[in-house]
Amino acid sequence: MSMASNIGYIYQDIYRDILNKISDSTFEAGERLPGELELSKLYSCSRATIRKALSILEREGYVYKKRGQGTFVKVNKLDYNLNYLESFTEQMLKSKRKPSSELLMIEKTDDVAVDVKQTLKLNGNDKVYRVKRLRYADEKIMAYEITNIRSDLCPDIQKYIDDNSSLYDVYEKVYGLKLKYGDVSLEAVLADEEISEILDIKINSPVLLMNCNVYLENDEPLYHVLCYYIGERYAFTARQYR
Amino acid sequence: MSMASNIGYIYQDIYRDILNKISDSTFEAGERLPGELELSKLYSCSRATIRKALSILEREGYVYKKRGQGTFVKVNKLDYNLNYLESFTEQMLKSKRKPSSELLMIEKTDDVAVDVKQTLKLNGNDKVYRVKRLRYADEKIMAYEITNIRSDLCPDIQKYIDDNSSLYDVYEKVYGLKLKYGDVSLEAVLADEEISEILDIKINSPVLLMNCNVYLENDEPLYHVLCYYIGERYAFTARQYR
DNA sequence: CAGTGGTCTAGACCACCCG
DNA sequence: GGGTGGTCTAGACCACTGA
Repeated sequence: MSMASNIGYIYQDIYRDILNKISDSTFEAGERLPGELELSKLYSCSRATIRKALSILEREGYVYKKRGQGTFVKVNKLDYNLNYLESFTEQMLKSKRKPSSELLMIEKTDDVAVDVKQTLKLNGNDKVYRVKRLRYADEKIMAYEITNIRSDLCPDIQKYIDDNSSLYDVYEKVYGLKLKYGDVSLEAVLADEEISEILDIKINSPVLLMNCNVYLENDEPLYHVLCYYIGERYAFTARQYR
Repeated sequence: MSMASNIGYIYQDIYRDILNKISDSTFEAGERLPGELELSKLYSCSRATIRKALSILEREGYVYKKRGQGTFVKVNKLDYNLNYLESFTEQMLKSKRKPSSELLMIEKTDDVAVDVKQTLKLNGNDKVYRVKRLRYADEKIMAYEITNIRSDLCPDIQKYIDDNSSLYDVYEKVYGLKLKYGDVSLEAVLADEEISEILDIKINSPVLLMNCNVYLENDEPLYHVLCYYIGERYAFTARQYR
């Protein structure tokens, strides 16, 4: 195994390595992976570490396990865009659509709604970077997105954002922030005049309004995002376990 | 610890025991739980088993962990109605609202849409039970639901359903079926004439359309459900981990 | 029957937090 | 420095599967 990163954890490296081998068809769809004991010999680690790596792959839907039989590569990996915190870019790439963005506005402001101030734990005149973007898939408008980012955690973020930037890449690679989870809510609303104009749809069209707060590893809030998805073009999907 | 069930696993028993102690405020909201080492002594098991139990509680949103500090009982357990496969009834009870249903229709039919036939793996003239219901919370209409249930798995289901039945209870307690997971999709649509009439809302109101297929432990499909939620009254929520 | 994944143990070292 | 949770090891026994 070629392991580029030594900073991480063993199970992370193994997870990535197996994922790569699934992606490049070293492990083909439907194929049985080597048993856990064999993998632990291959990677020179304990079986518990292998199981941790496999459990992530299972949670994310890349493999499934059958007791007494083995671990298998899933044939049709469905993308559940609600099960994991993923960027729009990552979602589109997974579903083999071409993502792009149009940057409409960046501003640094302390004019923030009260509830957003609370969830972002802003004091007094603390400012946010507000980023407004249109999100496209295969050149078709999918959504209009308004993000409020805590300015203290991402100073001068405007320098790193252009039309097709992935904000996730900026958080993780520029600022070294570790995103942990997001709390999402979804509801159906009608497009008002402003939204319908921006999304280039008829007024009173159905729109999926997503509201999401994203937190770091230390449970500190990083940003809040509102996103209006065109009802006919976008659906959220999830697998719920009992 | 009083352990009623010996059949299960140690971590399951510990999970349940801690959950009970959270419910009856033996562990109060915001309080720190005993450390993992201490818990492993308390329950006479290894620390790994304690961690397994705690990880379930964490996933389900009952506790959170802080490295270097401890494991704490969550003050406001949010209910993420998309993270786990729960019945409408269970969701409402968790959020302290009174659920009720109005049974509109039950029929046994082989008139099933092609895609539903496929997901339910119906052959030729295999029939489904189709159940149409209105779902209420605190006496207010929340949703209109159309369920197609495989008739071979639930013979004579009409005998066990009335206005306020929980279908989940029927599946699990009457037929002994073990539900494993559901695949959900959500989109925003407009209420057409039929839907607006049934839900008693204006035509072209925003509606959240949920489409869900539920599977058993052996990955066999059990039922398909379409549900129209009134946009202003219902929001779906989830916690997504990265 | 041999091989698989599921559970469990009794250790160990680490990064992190607080007093 | 002492306690916390996060990672990891090298074993063990079990339940389940298929040949």
